[in-house]
Amino acid sequence: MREKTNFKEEIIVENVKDFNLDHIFDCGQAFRWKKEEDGSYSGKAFGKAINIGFKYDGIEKSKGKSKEKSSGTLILKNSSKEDYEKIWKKYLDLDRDYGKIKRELGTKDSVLKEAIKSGEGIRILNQDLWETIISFIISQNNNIPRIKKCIESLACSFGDGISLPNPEELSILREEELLSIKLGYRSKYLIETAKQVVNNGLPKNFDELLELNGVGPKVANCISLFGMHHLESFPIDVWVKRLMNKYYGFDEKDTKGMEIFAQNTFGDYGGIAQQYLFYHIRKEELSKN
DNA sequence: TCGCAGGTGGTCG
DNA sequence: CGACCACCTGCG
Repeated sequence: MREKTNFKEEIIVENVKDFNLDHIFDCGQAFRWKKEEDGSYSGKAFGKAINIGFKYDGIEKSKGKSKEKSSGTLILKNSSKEDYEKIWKKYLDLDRDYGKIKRELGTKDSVLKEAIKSGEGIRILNQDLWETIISFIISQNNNIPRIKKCIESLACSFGDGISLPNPEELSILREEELLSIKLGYRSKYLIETAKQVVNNGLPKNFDELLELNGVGPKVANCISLFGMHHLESFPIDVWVKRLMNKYYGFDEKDTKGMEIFAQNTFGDYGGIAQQYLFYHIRKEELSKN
């Protein structure tokens, strides 16, 4: 990986491996990124708004041949060198060797091996914990376009437009105010959770996550994985239930069995395995329509 | 019209 | 415990 600054507000990072913007931003881990016509993504995190582009080196990674080795160039627009070092490098998890992780996971399970080919450029983002908590409380029993709308409304109406309202700001809102931006029954979860964080501080582990109002096992696992970077966390949602049934023969209600299976099969990288599998099954099912 | 969308909390046996 | 079920909202 080699970094240079083109001009003041554009950062170039060369020789980035195991990286694909669609895989990263369309695997359901983040809700604040929008794909532009040129294939780049514009989004917000840590109080900043930037645009991220990525170009594979040479010919587009063509069929078969050394796909895993394909590297490319990352272009960050509207980011300073300092922000890159301080925020985005870590946010994009650029210091982690995903090639190694993929090789390790691929040997453990043949289904996963196939899934890794579908989403070979996935990375687990290092997102802000508070924003992740809010985002995944909103995500429950909801669909992605509306989740995105809800989060943007929250940032625009009660935050500064980029950041979401902080725990103090959110805790003093009234339920009707959140209902007015169509957060529905999750409104009271958010306010209650904000109060809990104001009183007790941010949660530090899985059990403390479960204490939060509106946070059950699925959402807690998402926050643990995406907001705390606990890579062993294995969120079991409807898609994972579906694939666990389809590929591994689990009863869709047997979440306990799935949990144990994931732990034994994928171990410390359960969360990364989940993302490959999730991306894979979703791509399969969505391509049918 | 009604079920569903990356579930959770409450209630009941 | 585990099985139900209501729940905001918007879309097909």
